[in-house]
Amino acid sequence: MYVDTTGVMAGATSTRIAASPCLVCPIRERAICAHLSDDALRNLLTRSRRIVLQRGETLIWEGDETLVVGTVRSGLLKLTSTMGDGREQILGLAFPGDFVGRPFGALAGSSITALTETALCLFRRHAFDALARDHPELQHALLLRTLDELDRARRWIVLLARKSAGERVATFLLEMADRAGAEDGEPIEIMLSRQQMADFLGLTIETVSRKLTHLRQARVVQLPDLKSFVILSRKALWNAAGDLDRLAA
Amino acid sequence: MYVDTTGVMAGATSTRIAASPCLVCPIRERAICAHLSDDALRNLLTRSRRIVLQRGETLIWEGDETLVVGTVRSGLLKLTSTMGDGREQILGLAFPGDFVGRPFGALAGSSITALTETALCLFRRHAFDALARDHPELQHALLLRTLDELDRARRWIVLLARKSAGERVATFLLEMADRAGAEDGEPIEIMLSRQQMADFLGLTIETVSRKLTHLRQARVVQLPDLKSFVILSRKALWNAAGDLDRLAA
DNA sequence: CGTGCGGTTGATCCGAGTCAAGCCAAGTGG
DNA sequence: CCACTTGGCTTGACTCGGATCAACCGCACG
Repeated sequence: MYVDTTGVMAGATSTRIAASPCLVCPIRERAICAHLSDDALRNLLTRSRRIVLQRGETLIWEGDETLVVGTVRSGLLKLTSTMGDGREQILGLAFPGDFVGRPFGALAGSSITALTETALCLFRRHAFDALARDHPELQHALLLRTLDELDRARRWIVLLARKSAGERVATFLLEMADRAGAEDGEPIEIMLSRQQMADFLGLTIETVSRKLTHLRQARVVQLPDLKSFVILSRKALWNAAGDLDRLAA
Repeated sequence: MYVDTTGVMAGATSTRIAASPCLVCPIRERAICAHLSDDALRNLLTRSRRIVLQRGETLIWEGDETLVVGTVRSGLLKLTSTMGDGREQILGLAFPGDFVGRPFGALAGSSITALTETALCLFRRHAFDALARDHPELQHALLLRTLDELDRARRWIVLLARKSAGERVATFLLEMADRAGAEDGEPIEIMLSRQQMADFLGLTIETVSRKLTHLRQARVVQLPDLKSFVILSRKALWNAAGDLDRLAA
């Protein structure tokens, strides 16, 4: 992990210079900063530092006190919980624009680890907490995100409690396609290894492999290489995901 | 469902009278109202109405627009999602003091139904949304609750993805014991039927029944009747729940 | 040219689901 | 008061889906 200090410390000297890294920020519009007042944004920026995690590096460990929170600028993180016997469950993924870390004091409920090289904009948690209390619009933005995350986690509960292995894999592919916003026929990158997919879906690596093979044999998807796929029939994939009823909606 | 209007409409006439139902509120200290300023509390109260749901009555349907949000005064609610084939998954329970409903516009991700006779303090969602925007402390309280709910949902993800049937049942009993705050040896009420436990744990009714029998035969718990249990060995129950490592913590 | 790693495929096993029967307590009606 | 029904729960026999164990493939890299 290295710290990218370009322009950050300059924040104290000039408002215009301070705001400049945000102006070129790749996720400026999607991040939690998007709806902040200029004042709040400057305030946040002067307390931020940008870092880059290498693949496999862990930002926060499950059970530790949360020292930092932040926004993902690029790359991909996983949120995981590990059971006593060592098996890990991926609780969620953090894409560019997502907020990570647990503000307001509770111990971290999950470890946060880079799956690819990942750039973040970090804030010390105490500073962020204080800033959130002073800036209702920041708190509001955080609340909206947290409510969405809760909805997403609950949808995952249904998947894990009630869906078969084949349905889980199909659902995963659809989610990746949604996130990527790709059309049918164009390749979509799977940023996870088979093991990580298994950890995400509550399955084993062998079952994931088999179910992918089945979808390929059924001509629902193509698998040009290990890290990408192409949807041949979105309808068939919805069907395989067990959500055909929701297709209407 | 009937509306209890005692003292509610009086709120418009006198501050002192308006606040009175809150003063005798059984969950005054635990509810979201607890940390509000007098001003915000009065404001909230004048926009509230108290209702009682009978067992089985549904407050909000999955997929509908959320018209009301509120606080549980007494009783027990379930949050559920139903799959295309009709099987339902319980996503969570709402105890007295808990906040229910999805503020800020998204469609309801789950149905909310009374498991026992349940009293609530309700607010029209739009009024609540507006009030939350004007009262940062209300929004802050809501954010803390939502963050806790998210942590809880993610722990449930681990349970559903990785725990065996026996571990799930043991974990459930421990959670009920925690919620009830009961000592070992004193009976704890199970407010759910076997079917509801199964819906909560992602199992079938038969499996729940068998695993409870095993715990009884192993002298870990007593089951004096269908709706209550007694913990004989908390340590053994932690062990059965697969969380023995966390006992140290 | 081996060696290691991630992935696939096959054979077998096991835990939880399914199907079916029976138990028990609480109605209900003759 | 007793026979009958009903609904929730338990128990047993069997099935099946996904885990486990093991062999193998293909590619990157020393």
